[in-house]
Amino acid sequence: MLSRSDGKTLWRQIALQIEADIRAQVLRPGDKLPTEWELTARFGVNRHTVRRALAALADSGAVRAEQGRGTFVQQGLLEYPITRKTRFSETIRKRAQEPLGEVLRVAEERANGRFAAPLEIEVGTVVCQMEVLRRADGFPIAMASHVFERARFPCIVEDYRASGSLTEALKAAGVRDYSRLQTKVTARLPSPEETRLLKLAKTRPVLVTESVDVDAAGVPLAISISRFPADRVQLVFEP
Amino acid sequence: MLSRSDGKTLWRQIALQIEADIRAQVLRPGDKLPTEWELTARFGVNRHTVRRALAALADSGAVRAEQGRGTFVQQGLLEYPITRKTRFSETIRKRAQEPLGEVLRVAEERANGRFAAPLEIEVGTVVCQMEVLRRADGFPIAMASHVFERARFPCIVEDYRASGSLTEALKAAGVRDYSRLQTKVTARLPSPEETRLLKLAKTRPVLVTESVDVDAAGVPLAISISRFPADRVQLVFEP
DNA sequence: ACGTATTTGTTCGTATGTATC
DNA sequence: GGATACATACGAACAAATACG
Repeated sequence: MLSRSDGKTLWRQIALQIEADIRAQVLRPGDKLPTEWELTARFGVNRHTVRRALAALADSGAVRAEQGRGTFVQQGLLEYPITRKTRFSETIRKRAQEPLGEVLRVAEERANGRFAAPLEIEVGTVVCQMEVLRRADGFPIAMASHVFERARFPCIVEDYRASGSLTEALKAAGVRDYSRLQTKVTARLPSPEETRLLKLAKTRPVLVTESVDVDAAGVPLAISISRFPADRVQLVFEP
Repeated sequence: MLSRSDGKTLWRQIALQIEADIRAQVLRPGDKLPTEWELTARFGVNRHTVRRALAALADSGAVRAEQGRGTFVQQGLLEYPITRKTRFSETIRKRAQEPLGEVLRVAEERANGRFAAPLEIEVGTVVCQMEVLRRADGFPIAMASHVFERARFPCIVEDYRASGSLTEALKAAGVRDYSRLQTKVTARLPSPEETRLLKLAKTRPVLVTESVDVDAAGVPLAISISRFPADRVQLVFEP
């Protein structure tokens, strides 16, 4: 398998071989690589040599080592562009994947200051909070909460359930166009529900974005709070 | 302290009192509140009643409860705006704080594809990687790695050490103006060094931004990789 | 690596006052 | 007044996360 006399170092040959396995989908994103000891046996080299190869792969971003767990093939990062006109469905379709939004639950509550201010409504106005799970080809990409004034969008939940798309649901409510005003980004550890639905280890953070959608006239329509698994998604802002 | 007959519910009175303590700076951002049991003793009510008050405060964002640790007065989030012209020093000065960048270490290495491509240089070109800790009024706000071609900016490290500002150091190298092309955002758990220097619990994630700075003609100058403590900093993108 | 103590989170059950029909 | 629903308040126990030796 390895040649000790072709000018290439052993660790480089090992790294190339593992890289080839990844490209050939023998090892798939998220898979655990064999343990360092197993690789040592398989290639007939010292553990240091294996570690040198793994370090090179980790450096190039192909794998990620986690102390005590193992080494894993790095997920191809979904680069999620965020612009004034970000639409989840379009973003996913551009990657030749099939987007789908599933409504997890709907809650009605009275708006506190946190929601009332950006929506420019009175504190105490009844708002509707719709929790959705967004998938691409069935794979969970994000959870999102959409908060809007109930009186203004009474049917949006049914429309969303029917189409699986916020853009479509807003269109049904008469909103021809909307855009994203501002996006705040932070990160935290996932809730138990998020670990379950996003298929995330509980030590892996989620990226949290909070944004306000406004119509063409600048009137606030909805607040969206999205949570992305930070391992698999990279947000890309282009001003 | 509490009145059981003035029309206001007990839990609301408790919440108001704690809120007053926070406003009066008796309890300061980051401080741990008394435990629920201490509060039950102090107010002479059931634990449920205390929890109801704390839940209201947590809902309004005044405090944050952490299972097993306690309940803490929420830090005022530093809203860090990211635009084409983001300058750390200016951002901090606008908040009437004093910015300072401290060079932690400098490494020279040959660029691999990850750096060479965005900098538009050949793989193998010697680049300089400068690691800095950025503070506002002495308090750590971010760690950053700045990567640039050594041959193009041979003196930037000394200039940065002298001024504590990247803008100033670039100006000394003849760059009058520069802007941020694109920003990629992700999150992960902090390295041991990051937990130490950013004064972060090891379970609290860091926000990682990666951006390319270009000069007025669009020529890449440097790559910046910044790490912000996610529970103290919120990135704000306005397109 | 493991047990213990501390602290918040959750879920039972019970009682009381208030508003509504 | 009586029946009902709802929010408030109290009691007890257990679960889960964390800190610490």
